Amino acid sequence: MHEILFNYIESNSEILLTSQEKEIIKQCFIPKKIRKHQYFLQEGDVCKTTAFIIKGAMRQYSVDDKGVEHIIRLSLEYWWVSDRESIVSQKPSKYYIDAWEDTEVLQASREDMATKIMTIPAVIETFKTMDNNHATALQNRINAAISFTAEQRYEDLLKTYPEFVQRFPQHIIASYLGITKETLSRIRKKGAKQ
Amino acid sequence: MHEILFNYIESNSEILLTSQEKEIIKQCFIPKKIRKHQYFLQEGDVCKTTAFIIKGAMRQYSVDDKGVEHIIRLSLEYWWVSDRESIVSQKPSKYYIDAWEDTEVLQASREDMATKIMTIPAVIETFKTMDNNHATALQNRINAAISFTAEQRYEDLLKTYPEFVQRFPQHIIASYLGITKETLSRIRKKGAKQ
DNA sequence: CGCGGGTTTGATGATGCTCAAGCCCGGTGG
DNA sequence: CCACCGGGCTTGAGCATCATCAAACCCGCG
Repeated sequence: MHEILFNYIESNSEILLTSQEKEIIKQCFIPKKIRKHQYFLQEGDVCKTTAFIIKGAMRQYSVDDKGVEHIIRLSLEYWWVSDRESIVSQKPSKYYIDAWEDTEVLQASREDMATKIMTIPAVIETFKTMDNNHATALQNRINAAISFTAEQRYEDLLKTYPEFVQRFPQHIIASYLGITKETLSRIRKKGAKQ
Repeated sequence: MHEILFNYIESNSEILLTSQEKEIIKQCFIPKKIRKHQYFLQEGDVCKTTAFIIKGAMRQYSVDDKGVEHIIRLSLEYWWVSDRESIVSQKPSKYYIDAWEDTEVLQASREDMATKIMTIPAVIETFKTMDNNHATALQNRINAAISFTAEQRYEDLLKTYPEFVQRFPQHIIASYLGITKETLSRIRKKGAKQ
C-alpha cells in the first residue's frame, strides 16, 4: 500500500527515496478506510492530518445558511486531502470533507508532516510541484468562475477533469460549477443535440 | 529600497538574514519602475520574473472574446507578482498583468530565484507562509464565487480587503467580484441606505 | 413491488446583464 | 475664468440567464 505513495513521490521528483526515508514514510502514514459519506473533517473541527488517497473519491464543501452544499473541491486517487487553512492555523475549519465512495487513504499527522516527512528532499520536491499545480488550478478556476457562462464552465470541466463526470453524480458536478442540478441537466441536453 | 524587502522577509520568518544573504538579495532583485497602465506581462508572453511591490498597485486579468477584462487578482505594497503557471511551465501566459498606479518593484529572474534566492532559509520560510496564505485565500474566493450572491461577495470583500476599495475604482472591483459596474453601483446604493 | 437516489421537465420569478443616456468632477487649454 | 473633455459613476428599461419549486420519471436494489 505504501508502495503507491513511494512511486508517486519518486515519479514527481528528480530524487529517489532511500530505504530509511521509505521507512519514515511507512511509520508516519497510517492506512485508513473512510466509508462512503463518512466525514474526514467537519465544519468547526480543527484539521489535524493530511491524507493521500490510495483509492476512492472525496469532496470538500461548505454549507450555506439554507443548508445547501457547495463543492469546493473534488479529489480522486493520488490526490492530497486536507483543509490547508485549518491545518496551518489550527483554527476550526469552515468546510466539510467526506468520502463520496468507499475510500482508502494514507494519513499523517500535522506534527509528523512538519518534523519528519517534510525533511525528505524528494517529498519537498513533490510538494513544491503539487503546490504550483494547485495554485494554478485554483487561479484558473477563479477565472472560469468570474468570466465564463455556466455552459463554458461545464465544457471547461469536461476538458480539464473528465474523470469527475465519470465518478461523481450530476448534482455534485453542478455544485462544483456553481450552478443547480436543473441548470446542468438543461445544459447537457442542449449539448447532446450538437 | 531593498531594506523593505529584508524587513518583509525577516518579519515573515523565524530566521534572520545574514549580511551575505542580504547581498545576494540585493544583487538578484533589480529595482524597476512600472508606470500606470504599463504592462508587466502580456497574454501570450512567457513570464520570466517575480516581482515584489515596494510601492503601487497592480492587477492581473484575462480578456474574453468580447474584449472584456476580468480581474483575477489585485496586488498592493508588499505583495508578490508573477504568473505562476507561466513562470513554472515557461509557457505563454493566458493573463495580462499591468500597473494600476505608478509602481516600484524589485524584480528577480526565474533563474536567480531558483538558484540563489530560494536557497536562503528565511526566504524559504517566508514563501512557505505566503503559499499557505495564498492557497487559502484562493479557496475562500472560490467558495465565495460559487456560494455567495453578488451582494454577499461585495460585503466579504469589504471585510477581507478594505484597501482594495480605497485604491481601485469601482469598475475594477466589480470585475474582481465577477459582476458588472452597474450591478455594483446598485448594490452600493442599496447598502448605503442601511 | 416499492423505495431511494439521481435526473429531467415545466412554469414562474429573481438576479444580474446589456445598452443607452446622463451626471459628476477634476484637469487642460483657449 | 470658463468650456470642454475624459474617466468614472449612476440610472432606467428591457432582456437573458439561471434559480426555485413542484412534479414526474428512471432505474438499480432489497
